[in-house]
Amino acid sequence: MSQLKIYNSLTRQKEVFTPITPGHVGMYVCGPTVSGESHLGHARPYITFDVVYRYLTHLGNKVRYVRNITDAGHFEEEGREAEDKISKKAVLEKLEPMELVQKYTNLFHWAMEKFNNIPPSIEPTATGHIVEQIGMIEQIIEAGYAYVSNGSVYFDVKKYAASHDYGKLSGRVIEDLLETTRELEGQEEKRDTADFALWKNAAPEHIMRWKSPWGIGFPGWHIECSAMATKYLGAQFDIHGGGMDLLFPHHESEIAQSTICNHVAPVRYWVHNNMITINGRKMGKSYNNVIKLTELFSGDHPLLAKAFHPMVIRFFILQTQYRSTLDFSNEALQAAEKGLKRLWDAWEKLKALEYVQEGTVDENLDKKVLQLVQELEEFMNDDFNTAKVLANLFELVPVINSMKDKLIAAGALKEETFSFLKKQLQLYIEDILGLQGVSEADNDRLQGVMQLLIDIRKEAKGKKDFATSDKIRNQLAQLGISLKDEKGGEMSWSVEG
RNA sequence: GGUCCUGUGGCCGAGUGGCUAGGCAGAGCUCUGCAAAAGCUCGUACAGCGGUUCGAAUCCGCUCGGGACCUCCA
Repeated sequence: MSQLKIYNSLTRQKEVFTPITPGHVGMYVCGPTVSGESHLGHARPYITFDVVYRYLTHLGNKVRYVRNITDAGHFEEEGREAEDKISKKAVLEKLEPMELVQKYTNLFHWAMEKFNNIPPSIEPTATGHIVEQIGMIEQIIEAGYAYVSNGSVYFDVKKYAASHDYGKLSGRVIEDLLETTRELEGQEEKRDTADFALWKNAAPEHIMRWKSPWGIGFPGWHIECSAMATKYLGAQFDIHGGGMDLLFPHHESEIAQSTICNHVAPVRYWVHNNMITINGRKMGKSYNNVIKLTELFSGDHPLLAKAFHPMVIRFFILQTQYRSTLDFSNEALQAAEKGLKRLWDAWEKLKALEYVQEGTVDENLDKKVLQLVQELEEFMNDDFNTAKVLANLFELVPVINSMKDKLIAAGALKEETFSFLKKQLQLYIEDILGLQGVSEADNDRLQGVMQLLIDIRKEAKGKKDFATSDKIRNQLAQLGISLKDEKGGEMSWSVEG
C-alpha cells in the first residue's frame, strides 16, 4: 500500500503526509467572503478540498475541517477612501450589512449542497471571533512585532524578517518588498510599505465597527484566519488550503502572525489549488469575466450556451489535477456533461449487475480490471490525482457495458474481482469523488408512468406496430426524455439535462 | 520592472527519460425494424531552434507565446 503524498507549497515538492497526531487531521481552508455571490472560480477550492476531506476520512483519519466565512469585510481599496467592502455595498443596496451577509451565506451554502460538498466540521465567522482577533493582535504588540499608529495596528514586517523568513511560502524576497514604493495614501500610518494591517481604525461612516484597545475599528485582512485556525486547530495543524492567489500576501502574513503568537510554524502542509481561467485569463471580479454559480446552474449568462448541472461542474473540476489551471469553455463543459453521463450510466448498470458464474474466467481481463481498480488508490495517494482516477474509471466503462450487454460473459471475471470492482467503484465514484447522477427522475410517479409507457411500447414492438412504438419514443423525446432500446428487448430511459 | 508558473492532437486535459492516459468532437465497422445507446477500430499530438543522452513531450539553453502574484481576490 502506497503512502499519501501531498504537494507542499512551502517546500515545493511532494511529501509523504504524516499527521501531527496519528489518526487525526486538522485542516483549514479559506472560505468565502460573503459580500457577493460565489462564481465558478470559487467552486474549485471547495470541491478540491471536499475531495481531500473525503479521502483523508476514508484513510481512517478523524478530520476536523475548518472553513471560515469572511463576513467582516475587507478594504475595497487601501487608503483615504478605504471603506469596509460589506458596508459599502450595503449602502448601495440599502440593506443591513448582516442581511447582506446572511443572504450570500445562504446562497453559498445552497451551492455547496448542490455540489455535494460535505459541510465542514466548523464554519466560524470572522465577526464571531473579534475577541480572539483582538487577543492575537495584543500578543503581537507585546512581542514587539506590531505597532499602533493613529488608531490602527500594523505588523512590522521588517522586524519580523530580521529573524524570520518572510516570503518563504510565496517566494518573495524581503528586500524587494521593502523597496516597493506605492503611491497609496494612508501609507503614512505605516513605518514601511510592506507592513500590513492587523487592525484598522474605522471612519465614522463605517457600519461594521468594534471597540478595541486602539479605538473603534475593524480587523485587518489576514488576522481572522490566524485567530480562528489557532482557536480550533491549535498552534500547529496539518493542512491549510486555499487558492494560489492567496499565497501572497494572505498566507504569508498568516504564517508571520501565527509564528509570533504561537512560536511555531502554524502549518505543516500548505496546499493550493490553481485558478479557473476563461479565455486563458483568471476568472475574477477585477477582470470582469465572472460567471456566477447561479448563472451557471440556470444558463442565464451571455457566455453560456446552456445551463450546467452542479455535478457537471464538479466532474469538470475533478477531471483536472488541482494544481493545474483549468480553462472554461462551453465546449469543455459540454464534454464534461457527456462524460459524466457515460460514467454514471455504466456505474448504475454495474450496481444492478449480480455476479453469475458462467463461462470461463478471462485471466487477462481479470488481471487488467484488477489493476485498473487497484491503481485508483495509488493515484489518489499521488497528490490527489483525480484526473488519473477518472481516466481509469473510464477504462472500466467498456468492461461494465460489455458485461451488461453480455458481450463479455458474466463469469469472465473472478467473483472476488467482480465484488472488488463494485465495492471500489462505490467508494471512489460516490464516496471519494462525491459524484452523483444528474437525472431528475427520482420521482415515484414519473417512474410509474414511464413503466407504463415502456410496457405499452414493448407490446407494440412485439406486434411490429412500429408506428405506435415510434410515437411513444418520439413524443417522449420532445418532452426531454430519451428512451433507448437495449439488447434483449429491455428499455431504459433518462431525463435529458 | 521583480518573483514564479506554463505552452500537449479540433476542444478539455493526464503524463518529468524509453511502455496506448482519459473525456468530448470526428471517421469507419458491428449490433439494431429505425433511432439512440453500446462494442470494436482509427487520427499517431507534445510552441520553435539548438544541446545532453543509446533514447526526450519529459533534462539544459535560447527564442516566441500565454498566465499568476507583487493590490481585495478561490
